[in-house]
Amino acid sequence: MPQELSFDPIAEAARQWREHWGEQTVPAMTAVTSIMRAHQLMLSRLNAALDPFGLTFPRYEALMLLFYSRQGSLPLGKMGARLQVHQTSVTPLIDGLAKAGLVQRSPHPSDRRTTLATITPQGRRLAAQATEALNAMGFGTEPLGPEELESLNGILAAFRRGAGDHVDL
Amino acid sequence: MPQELSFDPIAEAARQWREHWGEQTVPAMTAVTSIMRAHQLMLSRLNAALDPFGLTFPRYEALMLLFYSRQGSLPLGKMGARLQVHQTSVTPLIDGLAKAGLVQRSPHPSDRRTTLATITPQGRRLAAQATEALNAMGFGTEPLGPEELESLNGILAAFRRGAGDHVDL
DNA sequence: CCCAGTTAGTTGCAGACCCATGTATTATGG
DNA sequence: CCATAATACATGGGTCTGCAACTAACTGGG
Repeated sequence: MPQELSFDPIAEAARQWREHWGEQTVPAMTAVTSIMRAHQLMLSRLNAALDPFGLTFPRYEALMLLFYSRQGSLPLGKMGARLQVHQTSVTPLIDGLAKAGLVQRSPHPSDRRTTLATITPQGRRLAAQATEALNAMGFGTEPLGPEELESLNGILAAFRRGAGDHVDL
Repeated sequence: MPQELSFDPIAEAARQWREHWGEQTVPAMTAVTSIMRAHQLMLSRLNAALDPFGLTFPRYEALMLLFYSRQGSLPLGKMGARLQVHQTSVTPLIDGLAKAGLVQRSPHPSDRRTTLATITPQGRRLAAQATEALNAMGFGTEPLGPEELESLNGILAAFRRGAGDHVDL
C-alpha cells in the first residue's frame, strides 16, 4: 500500500509533458496512467471483496465462465480464449480452483490431449455468493453512476474495437 | 496471445448479468471488465514499443520519475509512493534498471537507512528516446481522439477522487 | 498407411505486484 | 539517557501473466 501523497502524480506528469513534449501529448499519456491507476484500484477493491470467499478476481472470472457454460465444463484452451489470457496462464488458475474444491479436472471423452475443467456443486454455491457480494458493492466502481459508467464503456468499446477486438454494439 | 474470438466476451457477460442479476448490475460489471481489457491491451502495446529500448513500462515509469526529479535521484521509498506501488516492488525495479546501467544505487549522505537511486547519463538518453517513441504512438491509445481521451480522463479522475486519491482539477 | 504438421496442455523462466517478516538505523518519550 | 516506536530497505512466499520449449495426441496429404 503506497503511502499518502499530498498531490496528484498524474497531474504532475501532465505538467511535465505539457512543458517538455507539447500539449498534444498530454491527453494520451494522462489516459494511460489513469487507466493503469483505475485498474490497480478496482483490482484491489475486488480482491478485498473476494478474500472472504478465498477467491482472487482472476479465479473468480474463471469460475464464472464455468458457472455460465452449458455443461458446467470447458477445455482449458477454450477458457484461455474466453478469458483473453495466454493459455499458459490457465493451468495455474485451474490448479488453484481445483485445490479449493471448486472445479475438477477430467479427461475429454474423445480427445485425449484435452483436459476439461468442471465446476463442482461447492463451486456453484461460492460463485453465486461471490457474485452477490460483488454486485452489492458495484464491482468496485463507486462512486461512478450509471451514466458515467455507460460513457466509460462506450469509449472503451471504441478502443477495444480499434485494437482488433470483436465488440458487439 | 489469446486465440481469435468470434464474439465479444464482455457483451456476452453483460447478457448473462442482465438475465440473472438484473439490468442495474450491468454497467458496473461491464466497466470493470472493460477497464481490465483496456489495461491489458495498452500494457501490451507499450511493452512492445519499449522492447527495442530494453525497457518495460513499469521500468520506464521509474526511469521517467528520476528523469524529472530535481537532483536526478530519489530515495527508493519516495519512488514507491510516487509510482503508487508497494515499497517492496521498487527494489526489483531498480535492480533491473541498475543492471542495464540506467540508474545507480548510492547511500543517502545523512540517513544510512536510505538508498538513493540516481539516473545515469545513459539513462537520460534512453528516457528521452523512449518517450519520443511513446509520444509518437500516442501511448497506445489509438484510435481514440483527444475529445474521447479527455472524456475518459474526466470520468477516471472522478473515480480516483472517490477512491481517496488526491486529484487535481 | 505413415510421416509431417498442427493442436492441447504442461513446465521452466522472467517480470510485476502484494503481503508478512526481518534487520538495521533513526527518532522519541519517559 | 535508554528503551521503545517508527522508518527504510531487503527477503521469501504467493499470485497472475506472457514467452519459449517440450511432450503427447490428433489430422491430413502423399
